[in-house]
Amino acid sequence: MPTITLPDRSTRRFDGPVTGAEIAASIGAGLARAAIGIRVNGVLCDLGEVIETDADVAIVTQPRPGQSPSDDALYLLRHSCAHVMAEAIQRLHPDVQLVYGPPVEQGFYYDMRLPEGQTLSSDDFPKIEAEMARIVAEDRPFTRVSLPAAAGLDRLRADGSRYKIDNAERAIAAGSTELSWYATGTPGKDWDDLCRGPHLPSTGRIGAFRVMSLASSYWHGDADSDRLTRVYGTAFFDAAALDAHLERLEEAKRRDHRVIGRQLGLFHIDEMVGQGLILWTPAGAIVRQELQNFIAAELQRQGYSQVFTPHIGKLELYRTSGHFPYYRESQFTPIVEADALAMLAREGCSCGELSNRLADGTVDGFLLKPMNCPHHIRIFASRPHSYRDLPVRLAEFGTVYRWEQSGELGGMLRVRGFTQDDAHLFCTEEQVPRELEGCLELVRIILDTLHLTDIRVRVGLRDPDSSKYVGDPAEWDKAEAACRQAAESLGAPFTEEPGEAAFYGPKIDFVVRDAVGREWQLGTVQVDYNLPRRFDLSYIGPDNQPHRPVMIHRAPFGSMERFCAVLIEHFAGAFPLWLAPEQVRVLPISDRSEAWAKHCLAALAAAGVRATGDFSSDRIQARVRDAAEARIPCLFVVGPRDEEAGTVSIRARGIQRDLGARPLEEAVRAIGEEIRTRGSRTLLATCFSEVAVGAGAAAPGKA
RNA sequence: GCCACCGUAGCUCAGGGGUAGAGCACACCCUUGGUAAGGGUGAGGUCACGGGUUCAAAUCCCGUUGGUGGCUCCA
Repeated sequence: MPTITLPDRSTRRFDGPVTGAEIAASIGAGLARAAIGIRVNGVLCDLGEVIETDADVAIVTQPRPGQSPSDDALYLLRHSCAHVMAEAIQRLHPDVQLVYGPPVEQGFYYDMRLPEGQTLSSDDFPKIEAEMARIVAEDRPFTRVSLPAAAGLDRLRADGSRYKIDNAERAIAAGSTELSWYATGTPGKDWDDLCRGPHLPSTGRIGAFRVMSLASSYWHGDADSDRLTRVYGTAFFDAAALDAHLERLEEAKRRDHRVIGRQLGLFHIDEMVGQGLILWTPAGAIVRQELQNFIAAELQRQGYSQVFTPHIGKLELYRTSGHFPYYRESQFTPIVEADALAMLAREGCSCGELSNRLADGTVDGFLLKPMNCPHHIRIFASRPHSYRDLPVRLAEFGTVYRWEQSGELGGMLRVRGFTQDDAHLFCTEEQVPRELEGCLELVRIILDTLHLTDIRVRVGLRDPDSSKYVGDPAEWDKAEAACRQAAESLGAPFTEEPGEAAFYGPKIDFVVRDAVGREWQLGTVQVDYNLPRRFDLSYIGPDNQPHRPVMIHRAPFGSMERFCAVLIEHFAGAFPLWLAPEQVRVLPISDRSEAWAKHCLAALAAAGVRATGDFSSDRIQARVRDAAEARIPCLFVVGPRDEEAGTVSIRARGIQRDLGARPLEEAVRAIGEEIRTRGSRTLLATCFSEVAVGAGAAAPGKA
């Protein structure tokens, strides 16, 4: 006699064992039609799951057209579609051995082992999709069959799939007492697959799908194990949702910072210079410099001190900090002095031995700095400090070098040399909360100014069951409370993630979602008890005794490279006026207006505006188009009429028409105002208040 | 790092065992045009680099280098 409690806390009693489908039907016919699965006491199950005892049950439904699906609904859909794809591939290639096929964020994949000599290619996708369409059209039920573990293993051994046997053995080792199969249709007659489930009620619920790409992978992710073929696909409840997804992917491609970076000449990565090493070209350098100027002004306001430190330091420094040899794999190889190297060579020292001697300190050398903190710490330690000096805030756009695996590198998002907008705050225990708030204030200003509104904050706390953390638990409690409070002060959604703290202290990370929905970790604020101890830092307190300062590491942008990559994609290359490499372009209608155009350019230059003139012999239509493709925020089109009246005809990016003429001085003043206020008082608002604004920043490829 | 795919003009790409093609960009000429491509002419490539096979290699093979995607979320 199970009593079922629904999410609204209402209850229903049933006379005997009841399935999810029956519960849904008891509530309403519409719900029964929409139901595709259930959650029983928090566990996602098939709609046909039989419930025999009292339970909390939530019905998982497929979304109405236009409604966005729940995570559970997508999970069921995509997991089921992975089966359909596997069945389709096995129909076409019967010798394929299946390995593992889970849903993932954007769809699903299936790993499989192809017989020696056989390959899949994207040419096979239409055939696979045609088979899948047939299976979906047949609307066959997903039918679960369970066997006790031993019997299940016997069956698998008879089938002879070593991968599935391994999967089952792992499941049993993890505590499973039975093994389950899902048949698409009738067990024993139709195709089936060892699978934990759950699944949709039937294949017909899969509204729209697409085989996306091929990749290779390893069994268990182990490079020494079998190489597998991974087929990626995606699925949605209806064709419109699939189309929207594909359109988003297209949009992402158009916004890719590597594509726009080349088009607009923002940066270059050169084979001869090296992988993952960014060359900032003149236009990109302007964007970066403007960002740095922006943040430097805020740092000055907040009482930071600017410092400069070199790109290398002695290994001993990093032994003290703990970066070497602990993080050796993610660093460039140390630099050994020529004399020392020559001596070691004479002694016949092997590379392995050299490596050991560098690690144990019997040979010294230099390291390209993987972090800025040791240098800043030595600045702090270079003179005694009173509690009255604190907090000491040392800031530097510091370039660091890290050895990323070649396969991980990508554009400016993952690189081997990057510049952090770094700072280290040395303060007393009591000052930590106030300093954290200051850091978060900075982050808020940056994100607001750049309209990066969709931000998520992660507060990394210690795992209470672990002993890997340094520092006094009472200090941790205070620091964690301060982080939580600071995160709250930001007014953005935040999650607390136990176990995600660094071993030396809790941290606050900022994750932004770009225009196409991808998440990127940018800035970070971290409390550190470890390094002050390792470097034996101290200040003299009011009691005339030495005390240990607490350090805060913070980099609101994270790295200039990654941040600019995200910004390029966020704005689709259409930077706001204050950041744009070229802010205004002056276009004379014909060479008869060249003199007036040059006069306008001089006025813009005098006001500190980055402006150029296009004096080419193309027609004005062509030059307007060129300027639009170059994402120039503002165009002055000037002809004889303007010259006579002392005006410029203004066209702003994102608004595809002539806005009208304004006196040159007024236009230049308004542009200067927009630049100075970093967009809070725009040219449009000042000169063309009747024009609907807001179209400027986010319109990719149009102006 | 490992695996798959890829590298042809500045860019986007076609072609493919008998030494090279388009569009855009570039240069020059004509056009003097009021808001997203006016017309013509021309220049531009050791087909990523190195080696091999071959009468002959950009094309086939091997190596290197660089790029792109991927490298478990218990069946």
